[in-house]
Amino acid sequence: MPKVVDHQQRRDELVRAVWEVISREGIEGATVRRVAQAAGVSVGGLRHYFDNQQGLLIFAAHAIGRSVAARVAAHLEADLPGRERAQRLLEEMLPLDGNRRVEVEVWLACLVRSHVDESLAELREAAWAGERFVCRLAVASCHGVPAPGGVGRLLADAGLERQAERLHVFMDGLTLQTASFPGQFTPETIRAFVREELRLLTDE
Amino acid sequence: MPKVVDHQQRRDELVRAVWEVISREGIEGATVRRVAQAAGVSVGGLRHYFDNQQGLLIFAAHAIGRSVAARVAAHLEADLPGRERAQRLLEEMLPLDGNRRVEVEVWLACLVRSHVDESLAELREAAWAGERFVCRLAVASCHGVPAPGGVGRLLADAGLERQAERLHVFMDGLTLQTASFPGQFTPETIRAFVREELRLLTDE
DNA sequence: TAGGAAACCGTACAGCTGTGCTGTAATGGC
DNA sequence: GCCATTACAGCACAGCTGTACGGTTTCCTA
Repeated sequence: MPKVVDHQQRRDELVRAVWEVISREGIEGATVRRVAQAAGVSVGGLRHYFDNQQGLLIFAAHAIGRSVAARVAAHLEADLPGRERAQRLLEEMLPLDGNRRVEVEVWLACLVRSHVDESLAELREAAWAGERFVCRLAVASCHGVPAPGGVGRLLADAGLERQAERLHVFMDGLTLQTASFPGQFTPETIRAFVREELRLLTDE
Repeated sequence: MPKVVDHQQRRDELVRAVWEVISREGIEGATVRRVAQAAGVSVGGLRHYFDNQQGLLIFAAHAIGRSVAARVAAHLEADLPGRERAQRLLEEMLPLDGNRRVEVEVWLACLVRSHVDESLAELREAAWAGERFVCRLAVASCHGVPAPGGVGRLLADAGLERQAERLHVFMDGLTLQTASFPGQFTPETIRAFVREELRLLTDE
């Protein structure tokens, strides 16, 4: 029988290469040749796992959501005081270390491209729903109310749902600014921004 | 002597074409051929006004800042109550009509590209300072304190300066969300977001 | 150990890219 | 009228792009 490789794992490795290239060269620099080189394979080898460039990029973009979701889920299982849990949840979406910085960079590139590339529309919607969900989790956690039943479910209290809306806008702004001006934000100042916002939220 | 054309005006027309193409096809779709076609000239004609593509894109991106600045200046001359003036100032940076939608789209594309294209770094810094300045103007206007002396000058009151910082983050988030999900935001809901934020600001 | 299937490579090709360059049309002062 | 000078058109060219495809290596199983 043939040489056996773990397809799932191989695709994840290739996705890593896509992220690396996009974060370094931008999404228009994510050519099949460059991705292949970053992954240490040939273009032919790359196409064994992805039929075309579009499929590769979409898969790589979706992988970001999965990556964030996994970390968020881990925080939900941990036993933490409400405010602290909210802080941790939100921090997973911000460029606080190398990994998250790459994720944010790739995500922004994909989001902006989705404005003119309809094949990324579904991804954009899914990511928006995911972000909103995390914001609802954070608000619920802060106020000690039950977490929403799942992605797409609103908070029972309309006022808190509005807080989640506002928090979502704030988080997107913080993401954009911290990604665009890394020199002006240390991880600690970013955390302080989130902390302050959560404080205002609960005082309100 | 030769045929005489208004160089300044001609360049502005070409910039319009760049904006149109970028908002429709993304920044990687802004090729010299497509821009030339959108402007109704040949590639050779285009190069008569811009030595290369990079110069064209940078000039077009800078033009957005000038466009917003002009509208902001007009509001500063008008005699309006503080809160209302702040609202108008901030609205000039949001995609509330076709013109501003195009500006926002182009600006986001350039900002994200600037993360990997150092030739846009200066533009990014300038735009950030401009946005921050408008936010400071809005905060000052809301609280009836003197406007800052110019771009780069902080508000005298440290608490208000922090409010401007927060407002800036919020505005960037609102810009990103409204540009990415135009279907979910009518101009009126966008205005309501700004109004609510200004209300929270003054109550604080 | 032989076979075969999957993994992977490298080239080929058409199409698009930015830019250089040459040719042409138009205009306003003499 | 003339013609210098600018505005503009369009082709040339090298380089990069995504994708198709035939060949080669590698490994497991029978």
